[in-house]
Amino acid sequence: MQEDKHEAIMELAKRRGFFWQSYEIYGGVAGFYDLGPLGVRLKEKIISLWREFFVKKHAHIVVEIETPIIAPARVFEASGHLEHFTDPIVECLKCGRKFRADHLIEEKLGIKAEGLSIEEMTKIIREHDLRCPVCGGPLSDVKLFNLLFKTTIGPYSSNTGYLRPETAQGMFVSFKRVYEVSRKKLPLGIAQIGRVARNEISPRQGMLRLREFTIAEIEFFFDPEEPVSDDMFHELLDQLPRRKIRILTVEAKKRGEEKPFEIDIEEAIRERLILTPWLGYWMAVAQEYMHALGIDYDEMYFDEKAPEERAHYSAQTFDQLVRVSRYGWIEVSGHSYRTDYDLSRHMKYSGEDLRVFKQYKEPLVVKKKHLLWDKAWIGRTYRSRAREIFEALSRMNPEEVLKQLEEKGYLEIAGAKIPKDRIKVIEREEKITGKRFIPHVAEPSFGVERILYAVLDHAYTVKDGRVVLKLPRLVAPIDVAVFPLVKDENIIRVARKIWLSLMNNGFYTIYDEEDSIGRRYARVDEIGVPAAITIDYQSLEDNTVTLRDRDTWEQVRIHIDNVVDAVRDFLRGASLDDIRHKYG
RNA sequence: GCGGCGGUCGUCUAGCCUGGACUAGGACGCCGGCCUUCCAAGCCGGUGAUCCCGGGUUCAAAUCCCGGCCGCCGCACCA
Repeated sequence: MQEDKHEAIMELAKRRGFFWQSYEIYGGVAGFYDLGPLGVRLKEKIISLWREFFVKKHAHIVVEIETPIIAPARVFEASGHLEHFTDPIVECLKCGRKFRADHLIEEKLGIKAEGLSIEEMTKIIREHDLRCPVCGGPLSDVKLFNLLFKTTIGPYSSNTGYLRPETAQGMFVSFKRVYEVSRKKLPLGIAQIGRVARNEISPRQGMLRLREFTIAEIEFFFDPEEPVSDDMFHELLDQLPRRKIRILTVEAKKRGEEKPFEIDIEEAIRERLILTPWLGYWMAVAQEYMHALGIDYDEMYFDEKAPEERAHYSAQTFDQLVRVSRYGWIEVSGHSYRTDYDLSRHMKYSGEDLRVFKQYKEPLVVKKKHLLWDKAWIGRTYRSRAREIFEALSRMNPEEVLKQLEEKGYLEIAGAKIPKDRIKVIEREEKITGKRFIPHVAEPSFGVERILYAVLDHAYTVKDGRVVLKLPRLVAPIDVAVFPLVKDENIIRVARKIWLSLMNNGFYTIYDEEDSIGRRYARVDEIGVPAAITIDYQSLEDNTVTLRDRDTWEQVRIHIDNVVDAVRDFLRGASLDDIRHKYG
């Protein structure tokens, strides 16, 4: 066996067809991977388990949608991605360091450079002979680094489109409609699983940093003043098998801590280590999800990102890290508190009101001060300027008006003087039936390919010199293998019948009669097939077959008529003992 | 983008320094056959590499030189 597990996994992935680099015959292109037959199956199962954990089990508060990969430029102007994704960069030709060109110019020369073209900035650098602030070397021309893939929509090149770098904007842009069809309830999670593209400068590390990949994420919208009712929250928390998570906070890191500590979700929220309950809740779900994929609890934790490490929209971010053999701790999901940033931006850029209305149980009756002014007098006195004055008055705070009138005896406004007796402040009762607000958002976001890699890394084991992929039964790409013990006509006949019936009952099934039985077991162990049904000579006598467990290599004998049910139970987690008792 | 190392059958690799008997060797895999009553058994036969791409040097290039692509590691970057 190879010493390096990563090498071994990459080799296995290529040889057996999980994944390989794209465009191989043209020399390959960095950051792109093909999924092979087994990879597609594995990924599909990883996704369907995600859907199980995040959507199905939360069907009362989460819905799933699908939106396009290509979006008009406006969307990413609003989201801030165009601004934050396009950096003018200069490189030192001597030491190779890179700098934000606009920042460097502002800092060193005191010239406002924001918004200047790259040519203008290059010109400024040349004219002032700006040099590398670190080593004093000469600087390159200013280049634009934009991680958004650009394209055009339709035949006109002016109609710019971008490939989304996250699925999130789809949920924000369509929030109003989804909220509407979900009968205007909060909290509301909108989930989406889809492909995204990021034009990384130098993708590395195989499947871990791709230019095109799949994200599974939820934008979870809630009322910031009343994120969740206690009842609902406890109902959800009580369903978690484990309420503790391992986290490493920025605060702890500042103290020099390097190891995460364990804390109850509720406590973390109460202590304000996690800024909003929903962020914490979804982190706990993420923990369960990764655990179901075969990652031990102590092989993962949540790492809080420092403000400068966070994305532009985030008020708090935790990365879910999982340990893998080669790279150490890698990020498989990010959990960000996006506040009302995205919806506010889309309100501003689209002009749509994306606020939600929440009706109070009882309308609030508040006494409110109102300003009344003598329109006739003001009109007569100020004539054509009256309209302007009215508008200014309507913007005034009654309390302040009272104060001014008190102090000066008149109100000075819009260049006019209005005497005390022309203005009245009255108190009126108002019924407030509810409030309008911009929901806040907690976002759990998963990189599916990274999960896929982490799952393989954790499943990969070597037993007696043979590779056994101990994938959780639920995510194994192939469910069950059917083998005739030897190439005996009668045995083969029975085996093929069982194979067909398993296939017709929804299992991904392999049938193999080539080579020795040991070799066939080895072949399916290597790709993680959890169960193998073997038909032998005894089968011909008493209609029983054996079910073999990939992980223990133990077998139990069951009746042929029970094969489908037994395999189903086994895949759902039944032990061989369970199977023996039920079907043996 | 910079620096270091690397790229040979499906996979892993030998050969490269020191150019030529390399018709590029091996192992595993894969395909066909024989054998086989439960864990990569054995035997026989077969398949498979324009040596990453392009250019150059040379009588002659897998081998030397240049450029590109790709990979890994470090730096930089990283929603």
